[in-house]
Amino acid sequence: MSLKHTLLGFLNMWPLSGYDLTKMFGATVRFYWSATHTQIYRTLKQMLQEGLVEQELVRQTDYPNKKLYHITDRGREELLAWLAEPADIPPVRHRLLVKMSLGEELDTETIIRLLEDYRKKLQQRLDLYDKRNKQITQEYARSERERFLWDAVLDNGISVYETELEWIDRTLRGLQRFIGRAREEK
Amino acid sequence: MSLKHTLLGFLNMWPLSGYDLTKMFGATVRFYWSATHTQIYRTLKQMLQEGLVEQELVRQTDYPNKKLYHITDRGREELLAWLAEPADIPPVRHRLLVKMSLGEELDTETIIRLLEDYRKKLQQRLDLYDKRNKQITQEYARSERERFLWDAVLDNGISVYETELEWIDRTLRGLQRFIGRAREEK
DNA sequence: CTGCCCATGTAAATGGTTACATGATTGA
DNA sequence: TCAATCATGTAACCATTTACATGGGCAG
Repeated sequence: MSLKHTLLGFLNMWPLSGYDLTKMFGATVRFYWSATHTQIYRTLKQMLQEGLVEQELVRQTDYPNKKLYHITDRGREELLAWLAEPADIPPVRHRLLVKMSLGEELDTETIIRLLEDYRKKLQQRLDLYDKRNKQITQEYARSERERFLWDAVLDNGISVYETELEWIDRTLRGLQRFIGRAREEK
Repeated sequence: MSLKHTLLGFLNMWPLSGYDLTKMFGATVRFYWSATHTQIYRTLKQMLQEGLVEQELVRQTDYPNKKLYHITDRGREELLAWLAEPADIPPVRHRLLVKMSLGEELDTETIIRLLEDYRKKLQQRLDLYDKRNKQITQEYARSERERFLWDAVLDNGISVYETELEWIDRTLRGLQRFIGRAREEK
């Protein structure tokens, strides 16, 4: 599992609470990994049992108390070992492509609607990436090399989504010639 | 879940066994959805209970008996309703990007190794896509439009992986200037 | 006689989503 | 007074992976 290692990676910079980590997954981290608070709390609990992190209870008066997690030496070891291992291509689970490949069951108009809807979502995603882009990577990076790496990560997302946008447009253009024709003769 | 609907999609063409479906997921279907035989058998069982498919036992002498699954009217209904629903952008779970974003913990040389390994895997994946490309889509498509849709699905995969290849090369070039430098001063 | 193809499955663990649940403080 | 933010979590379910398990036929 990578969620464990992603969490270790962040705890390796500063101690953080489950809530802090959840917020990070809502903001920047989701560019390469997604997780909900449920999952984060559960994973932190496991990691505590495995001795990868330690818990510090922080009492607060104006806000609810919180639990800060600190990475341990075991945790750092685990993190470094995992980081150096090669990574596989992520498994593909692309609902739109499933629908396209079964598209003989749909009108051309419906297929176009699916593509246009997906196009809108891609556009929204790209807007999100662009906005954060310059700010976060420039401000918080601890070195020139880290800034470069963070930019590269964003670059990956942007390039892939832009490629999909172009693919959508290409596919929409190609579909034009099927408009109006009935749902193919059997 | 889309596995259910993917299976319905194929059973909508011809009756198939769990084994047949597993083979398809090992060959073409994995271009947009991945699944193991464990999952396929279990999902078929559920679908049977939900009345989306029916089972036909086929006795064979030279080979083990098999169970052919036929789609029902309920199944066809479910499939069509699902197909017309808009699809979301798949959640991102990209291990290489996690590693890159935590890359401050690694030597530049190790990061380069990770990228080069990923590059090789991308190349292999692309070879796979290209080989099947012309054959399958041309031979089995039941209409010009279906052929177009299948090509579009492959086109999506190829474009995205080629984009990642270019991204890798760009990133490798950019990393050159960090080679040799120690793992940044704290 | 070794290993692959046919064909089915179960068990156990891990991973992920959705809904439920609480309760104080702060700002519009 | 309404909604959002802070901060924690549980319960139930759904999805996925890995390993275990069986056993005949066929080709090299």
